[in-house]
Amino acid sequence: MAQKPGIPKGTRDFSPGEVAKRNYIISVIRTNFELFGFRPIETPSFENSSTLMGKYGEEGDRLIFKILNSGDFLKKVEDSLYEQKDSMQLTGKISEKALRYDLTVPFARYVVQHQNEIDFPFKRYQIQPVWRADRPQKGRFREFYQCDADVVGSQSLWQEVEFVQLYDTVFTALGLQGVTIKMNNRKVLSGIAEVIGEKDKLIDFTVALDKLDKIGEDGVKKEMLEKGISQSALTKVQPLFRFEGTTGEKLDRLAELLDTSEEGSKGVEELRFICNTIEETGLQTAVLDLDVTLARGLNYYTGAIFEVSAPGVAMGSIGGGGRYDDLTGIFGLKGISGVGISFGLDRIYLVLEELGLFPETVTSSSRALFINFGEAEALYSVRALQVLRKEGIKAELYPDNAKMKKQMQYADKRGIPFTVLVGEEEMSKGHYTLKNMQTGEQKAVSLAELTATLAEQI
RNA sequence: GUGGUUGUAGCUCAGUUGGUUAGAGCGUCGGAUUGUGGUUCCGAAGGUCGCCGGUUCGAGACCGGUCUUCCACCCCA
Repeated sequence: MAQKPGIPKGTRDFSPGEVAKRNYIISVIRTNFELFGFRPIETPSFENSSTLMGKYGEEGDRLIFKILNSGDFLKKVEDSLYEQKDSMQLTGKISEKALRYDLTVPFARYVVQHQNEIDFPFKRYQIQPVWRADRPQKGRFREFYQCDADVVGSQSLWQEVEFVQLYDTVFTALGLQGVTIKMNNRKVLSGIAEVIGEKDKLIDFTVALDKLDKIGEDGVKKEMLEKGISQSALTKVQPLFRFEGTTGEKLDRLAELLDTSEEGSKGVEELRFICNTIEETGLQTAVLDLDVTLARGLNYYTGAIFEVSAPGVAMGSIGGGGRYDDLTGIFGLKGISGVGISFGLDRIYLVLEELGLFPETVTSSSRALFINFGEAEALYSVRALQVLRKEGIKAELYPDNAKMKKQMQYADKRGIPFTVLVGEEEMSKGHYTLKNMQTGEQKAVSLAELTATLAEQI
């Protein structure tokens, strides 16, 4: 019995038109990564579980796709453990590999393993799919692409400046104007938690603070109280709930608030340097926005935190990143600081689609279709095709001597701009009838003229 | 992982309080039209009504389960 085919939820097929658009985005990102001095690497789609587990917090562990061991994996499990039905415990016994959850942790693993071949600072980019066992929503998939650029081996804040410029350059090149690059600093968040006397509740505090624009001031306060943060602490953070003004004003007020925190003050200075430098150099179309409530990002960030959102589209972030001082430390290489950013290919696609920003020219159909009138005519056409293809012109012959209507429709539907008609008359005169499918106009041309016309850019 | 929502032709969707043979538009295929596509006209094909079970004389419709879709939370690109 034939089974109805399907694909797992949260995954997608990509048809030729979609692949052309995805490739367009990827090529813009890749071109600019290289323009900024990054070089590509690739890592396996699955890693040892021990490499990934525990690096993304409790929630992250749950969302990692585990790969079942091969063979009779239950044989090795002790009866007592099996009967406990403790999934966490059991998982470790029956699964030793897992699908890549992001590109940053595998990169840290790569750096540690290849430390002797790498010249620091090492700038790499990586464009590969990642997998998350999440529940799908709009713009949220279980298989999606990340495009990452990271630098390891330099603590210089000039890298942060470069990454802001890189975001600006890529989104400008994609025609997506006015993206907001939100920036914050983990040291500032730590400093705030410190000065309000809730240092041990940093994560709860920042997660709640991050929801300000979503659930409002009262919602945030409610959540903080629920998490055991004191009323007096809330009073101290009150200024953050209405934190407006110019970037300079924000920085000054932040500096004042964090005056007694060494770490917090350092964070403010870092932010000040980046903001001032960007102010100096300017951005093409993006807007850099200092946002003290930005707390997202993985729990390995230690300095700058970035998040990019598209203008006027209901979509989660289309990019994110930050500085992580000791990511390689967990794999045994201390003292290497890294910073990087990520572009969410699939969400950028949805945004460009929604805003109609894909250029007309991305679809990759042929320039011309030769109509097939029979064997002798087809041979004549194939000779011309050889010439055209040598010139790099995409062209094809309709494979069957089908009715002309069918052949013309085929060209029309695929958006092929020209058809070439070769029948007895053309063959005897040694020329070609070239038809422009858009205007309907057609004329007899020589092979040289045919080549020249088809080579012209639209 | 929690709560809700959706599923009928390739696509978008109708389908009355449960009642004969489940419809439309678009698309596909054929013809009008054997060297001219888009427009028009005529005709045809295409469905285990997501899947499994239950209630009923009778289920596309009601009930349970399951999968899927989308949404909110959680979290994130």
